[in-house]
Amino acid sequence: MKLEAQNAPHTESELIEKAMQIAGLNLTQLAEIAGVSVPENLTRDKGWTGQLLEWHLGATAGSKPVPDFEFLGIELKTIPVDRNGQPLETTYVCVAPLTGCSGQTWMTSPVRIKLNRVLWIPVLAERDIPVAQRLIGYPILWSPNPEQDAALQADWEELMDMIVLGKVNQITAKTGEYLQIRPKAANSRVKTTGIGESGELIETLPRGFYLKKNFTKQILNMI
DNA sequence: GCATGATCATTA
DNA sequence: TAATGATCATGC
Repeated sequence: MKLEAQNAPHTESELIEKAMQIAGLNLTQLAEIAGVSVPENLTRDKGWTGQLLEWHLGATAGSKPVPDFEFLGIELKTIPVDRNGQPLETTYVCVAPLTGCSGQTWMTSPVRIKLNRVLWIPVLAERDIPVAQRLIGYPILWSPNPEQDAALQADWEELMDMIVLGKVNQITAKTGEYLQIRPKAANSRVKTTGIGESGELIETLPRGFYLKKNFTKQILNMI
């Protein structure tokens, strides 16, 4: 999908307004407006919905490591939900640093910065609904409350401790209550540098931070 | 390889 | 059947 950027929103209310305007539309309607075709399935187009929404809302960052709405400091996340508004998938946050992170703190961590302010766009996307018929839901502009921030911090610190102490290969998706670390790579043969059990550098699978469904569920149900 | 956007598909 | 581990596309 090749899309030239639309006009970026100048204010938060302008962004919300745009998001409200596309709520209730299906992906066929959005694709027509954008001038792209709808894929049969998302197997080879896993980021398609997200990129389509970025276009409609005028996100500017592209593949740069900055918020989608840089000027507003807002990150855009589409989230697949079932008919009851419950999340169907975990939510990718950012890459998990595996080296050079011994002095990092939660307050300045990429995870916290990414999640500081997020515009969530639910998409009714049960697997048996054809991509073309999936519906856009109402937007939720969210920032973590103190309890959520503390919960994420606890998981983040547990996970980062393991990375720093050379236990990256002992981390599984079960580690962490709300924040987890899972592979984030083209395939399982991809390697990056990490810290081994004796403090040496090792080759290991690149990982990313993800929000578990039990966390995003809270956000979606807080409306 | 890493950063963007995530969902797929096998396993437990 | 939900969750974990694996995977897909794209740009630089």
